[in-house]
Amino acid sequence: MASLVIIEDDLRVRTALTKALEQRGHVVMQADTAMGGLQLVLAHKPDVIVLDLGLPDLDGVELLRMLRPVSDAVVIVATARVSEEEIVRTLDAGADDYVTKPFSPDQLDARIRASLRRLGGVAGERTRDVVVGALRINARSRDVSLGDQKLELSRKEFDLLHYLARHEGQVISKKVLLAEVWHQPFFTTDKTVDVHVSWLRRKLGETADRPRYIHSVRGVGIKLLAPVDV
Amino acid sequence: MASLVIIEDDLRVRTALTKALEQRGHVVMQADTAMGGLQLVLAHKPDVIVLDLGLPDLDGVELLRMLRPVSDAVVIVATARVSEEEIVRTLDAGADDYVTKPFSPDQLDARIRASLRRLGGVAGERTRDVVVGALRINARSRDVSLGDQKLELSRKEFDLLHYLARHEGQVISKKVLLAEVWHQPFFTTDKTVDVHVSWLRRKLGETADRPRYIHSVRGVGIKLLAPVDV
DNA sequence: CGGGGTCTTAACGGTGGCTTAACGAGACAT
DNA sequence: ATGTCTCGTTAAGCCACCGTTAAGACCCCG
Repeated sequence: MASLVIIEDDLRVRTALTKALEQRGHVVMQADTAMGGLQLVLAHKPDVIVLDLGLPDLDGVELLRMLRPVSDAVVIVATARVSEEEIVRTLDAGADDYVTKPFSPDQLDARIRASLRRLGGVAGERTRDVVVGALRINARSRDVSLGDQKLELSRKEFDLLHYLARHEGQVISKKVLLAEVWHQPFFTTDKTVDVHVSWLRRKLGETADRPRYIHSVRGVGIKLLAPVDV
Repeated sequence: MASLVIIEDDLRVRTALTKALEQRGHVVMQADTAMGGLQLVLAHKPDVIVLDLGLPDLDGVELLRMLRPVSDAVVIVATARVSEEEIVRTLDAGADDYVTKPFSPDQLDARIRASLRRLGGVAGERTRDVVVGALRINARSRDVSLGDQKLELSRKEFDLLHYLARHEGQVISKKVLLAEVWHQPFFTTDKTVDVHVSWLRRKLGETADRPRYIHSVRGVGIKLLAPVDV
């Protein structure tokens, strides 16, 4: 059982989904526009958002970007668009799952339950603030400060740092990073991680041969640590 | 009773398996993609993973390689592929068991229970911290300290020491070490082990003729012990 | 439709780690 | 005593991995 918001402009699809999901024990709220959906989400803080792309007033990806900072909900994108590129862009924008129409209510329900279970043990993980040494990461506003200095990080840089910080001290393999941060372990290479790490280190004011926060463990992965020195 | 993750893209197979295994008292989580499966595993650290090959987003063997360093779960591969070569490749990549479809839920359950028995209730082998004498090994951060001194170990050195430490007091043959630490019992030679042991001893501050932690047992293998002297 | 920002990929240099080879020393059997 | 086998250690070469810069593609904004 979960509370969810469906944002979908096609009336027939919307009511059919609503009915099917209610039958399965969920509490369902509906919106037929992006703005209406946003209001519902803000007002009710649902567990799950089922989002159609191709809304009349706003691109779904746009809405995703607006949603992400204000909601911790699992976002499942349901759409007819099937291009590989589109899927990547959408997942990259923060969607948790992607279903292509047509799909059965059963499948959607399964994905909803899977998503919830996924978050079950670690609720709020995505919006958790983390402090490591002088490094302070605010997940909702997505800003980072080192000591009293604000850092300007790009999206991937932030996500990467945030993930490492949430697993402080643990060595994380690049494969896992690609899966967890990039959501795409297959068509991207480990090199991508290296480059972002390099940029992060520069912004953190450290170098690879004198690491303070970001430590490479050769052949294994990366870990983030509070610096031992002052 | 065990907690398990099923990674299988065919909805019908997946739900059937889930239902059957839940009836037998297991806690089952489902994923239909490699990515989703990885997330589930990371979040919930299940005891067993049932893995279908031929997933849509990533080859099962690839996923296995990603899974192995982050999870101690028993991996049971369930697939329609039957080629001898495929089986070898899969087991070699870290799978614990291999079932070919079609199979009955009873058979799968039996294998799950067998695997768990094999594991002997020793949870978290691969990510377990170990202390032997003054030697402290942190598996997740891959740090090793001897007394109050940090040791800088390479990957193989760490893996070797960690394995020996997890089997403190047991004599381990080089063949077993090559299989368990090197994952390649055939194309590497025992000599390789000798060399790594030698390096380890140097870093541990001991020599072969005055061993403190690492003891060779001629013709049999290696064992690690807490030193008897001060 | 340009211009800034961001991400990915390619290229290159450097080096660290792994394996193999070689040599020596004991241990064990004959 | 002698040859064989195992083990310890060092040195050498090769390969994989890492760090970094630059270039190109893409997106996003006015």
